[in-house]
Amino acid sequence: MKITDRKLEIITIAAQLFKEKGYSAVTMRDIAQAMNIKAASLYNHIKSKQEILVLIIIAIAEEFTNVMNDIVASKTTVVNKIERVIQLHIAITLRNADALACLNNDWMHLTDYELRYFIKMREEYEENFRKIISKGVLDGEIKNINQEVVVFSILSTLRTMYLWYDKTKSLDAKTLQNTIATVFLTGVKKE
Amino acid sequence: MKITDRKLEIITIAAQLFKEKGYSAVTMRDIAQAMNIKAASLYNHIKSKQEILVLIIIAIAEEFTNVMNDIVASKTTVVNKIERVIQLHIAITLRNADALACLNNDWMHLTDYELRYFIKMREEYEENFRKIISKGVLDGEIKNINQEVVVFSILSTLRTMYLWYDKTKSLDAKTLQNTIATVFLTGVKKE
DNA sequence: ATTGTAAACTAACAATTGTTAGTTTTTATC
DNA sequence: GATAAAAACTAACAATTGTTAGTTTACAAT
Repeated sequence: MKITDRKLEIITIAAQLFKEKGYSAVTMRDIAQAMNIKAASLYNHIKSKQEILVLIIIAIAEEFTNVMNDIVASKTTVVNKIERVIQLHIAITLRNADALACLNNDWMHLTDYELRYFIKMREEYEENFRKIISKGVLDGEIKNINQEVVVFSILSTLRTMYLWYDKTKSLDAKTLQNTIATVFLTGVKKE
Repeated sequence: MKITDRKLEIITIAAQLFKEKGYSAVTMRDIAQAMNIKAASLYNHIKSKQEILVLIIIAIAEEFTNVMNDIVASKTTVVNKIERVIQLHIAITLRNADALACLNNDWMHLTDYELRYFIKMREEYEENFRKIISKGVLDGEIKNINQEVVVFSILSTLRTMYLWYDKTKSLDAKTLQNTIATVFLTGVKKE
C-alpha cells in the first residue's frame, strides 16, 4: 500500500507520457523504455496499468476537493474566495502539471469505484464553486449575469493552465495570480 | 476524394465516440458496432482510421484559420474583434461540438503532413489573437496587463466550451455571446 | 563468505488491434 | 427480370497489447 521511491518514479514518468499522448496511447513498454528497463519489470512495483492511472489522478482530485471545502467554509468575501480558488489551481499546476493534464484528459479511463469516486468529487467541486458565485450575486459582490457561464469561464481557464505552463513560467506565482484575478474580476477592457 | 453520405455518417459517429474516450481508445470495431455493421465494411468507404481523424479535424481547423484571418484584417475596434472571435467559437461549438472535442484532445494523433499543417494553423491562430490583444493595449482599448495571460484565459474558455455545451444549451447563442463578452471585457465583479 | 530480498531479466500467453482478400447481399437502372 | 455497382459479409493476417511465470542479478545484512 505504501509508495516506494521506485514506484513514485514510475508514476512520475508515466504522467509525463500520458500528458503527451493520453493514457490509451501509452504502452507499458513505452513507460519501461523511458525508465531503461523492460515492461515486465514494472510489475515488481505496480499492480497494473490501471493502478498507475489511479495513483496519478485520485491524490490530486482529493487535494482539490479538500481545499475547495475549506474555501467554501471560510468566512470571507466572495471575491477573496475566488482568489483562493485561483491560487489553488496555480499552486497545483506549478507543482505537478503532468498529473493535472492526466486528470483533465484521462479521468474517463478510470473504472469502477475510482471512476465513480472521481466523478463525485468533480461534481462536488463544481457545485461548491457554483455556490460561491451564487452567494456573490446574492451579496451584491458579483454581477447578475448567467452564473453557469461565469463558472465555466473561470474553471476552464484554471483547468487548462497546464497547457500554457511554459509561456507563463516566466511569471512568478504571485504575478500570475494577480493577472488572472484581474482578468476575471474587472475584465480586460480599459476604463 | 469526395465525401459520400455514408462516409459522412462514419465521420459523425466516429467523432461522437472519439469525444467520449479519445481516438486511441476507440476501435474500428467500436465505430462499426455503432453503425450496426462489421469493422471490415468501414473500409468500403474510408481508407484508414487515420483518414477519419484527419477529416474530422482539418476541416474545422481551416475554418478557424480562415475566419480568424478575416477578423484580423478587418477595420474595426479591438473590442469588436474580440467579440467576433467569441462569436466564431460559439458558432462552431453549437454546430459541431463532437468534432471540436476531437480537435482539442486528439490532434496529436495526426501524423506527417497533417500534423505539421495543423500545428502551423494553430500557431498562426494564436499569433493572430495575440496581435489583436497587443494592438488593443497599444490603442488604449485594453488594459496593460500580461498579454499572454489574457490570450490564454480567453482562448481556454472558448476552446473548452464544448464541455459545457449541455448546460449552456438553454441559452440562445446571442445571450451566450453577450455573457462571455461581458465576463472578459468588464469582469464578474460588480461596480 | 552466506544468505535473503528487491528488482531486474527472458520468454511467452491470450486477447485485441487495424487491415486485407475474397465472397455474398442489397439496391438502383434498364 | 437481368445487370452492374455499391455495400455489406466471413475469415483471416501480422503486429501489438497488458500481463504472468520462472529465472537471474544486485546488493545489503549477517
